[in-house]
Amino acid sequence: MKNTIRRLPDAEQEVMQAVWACQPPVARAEIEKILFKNHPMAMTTLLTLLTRLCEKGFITIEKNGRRSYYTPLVSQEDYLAAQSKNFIQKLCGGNLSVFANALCDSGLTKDEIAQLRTLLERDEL
Amino acid sequence: MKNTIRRLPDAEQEVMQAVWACQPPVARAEIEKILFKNHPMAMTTLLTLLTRLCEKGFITIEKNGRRSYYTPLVSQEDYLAAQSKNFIQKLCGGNLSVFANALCDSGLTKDEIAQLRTLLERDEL
DNA sequence: AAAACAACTCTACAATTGTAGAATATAGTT
DNA sequence: AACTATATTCTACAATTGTAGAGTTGTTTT
Repeated sequence: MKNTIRRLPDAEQEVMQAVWACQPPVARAEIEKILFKNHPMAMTTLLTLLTRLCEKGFITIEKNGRRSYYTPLVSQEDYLAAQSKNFIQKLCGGNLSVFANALCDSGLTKDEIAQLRTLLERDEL
Repeated sequence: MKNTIRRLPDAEQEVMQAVWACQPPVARAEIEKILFKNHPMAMTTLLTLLTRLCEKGFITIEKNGRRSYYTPLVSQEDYLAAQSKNFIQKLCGGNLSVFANALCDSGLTKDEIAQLRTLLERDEL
């Protein structure tokens, strides 16, 4: 778990999430299929973003003939952990009370908050 | 609590946090003093960022002679709530279990996790 | 093998972001 | 009033981001 994981720009992040949602190594078509739901884009746009993700060290690209296959180098878990840390530290100034308030105002229902507490408890062990 | 609060770019966000940390309306010098600790920048850079924050509707600028005074239009609470929501929805796909795991891997100690749980409990009421 | 197709890389370009010097305006000082 | 110090606005510019057409290369079809 590298702790120098930079925050990706929105478009790249969305592509990265589609990559994470697939069995690696994954072909472009698969990724495209997932993205089509939320964030349709030209095929070449997707390919550009995949290239940038590769340059940033988030994925590898293996070529087989004219086909390319994409594999994550940074796991979703590590990325989310790094972003969570950044959120708490940078945005909330490391103050858990501020963070807790933000969560409670974020539109989660009481049930969801309770559920979150339980999940945190389980992970505590 | 407007729910169309866009995510600010890093530099602007840092300035915004300094503004929130002051009693409004606040003068540039105050903001500068706070920023100096974490993120020193040329005075004109700060003024540029304040102008951009105004254009984006995050603050107002009132002039008095040659002096300007800055007042937040978006509260820190609302901003944090919006960002939290975005984090859970966009990054974690709305899955609280994913979110909880991210928090547990984010470098918080067991004690801090426990503390967070307590804070969430209190806010539940 | 020529044509048609499919997948990827190159090139491009506008908008945004990070940064700050030059120019302008205002207030204080002599 | 002229001079100086100071605060803000204008202008500028490189890097990044979002987006996609043009070109290239490998594959399949006729």
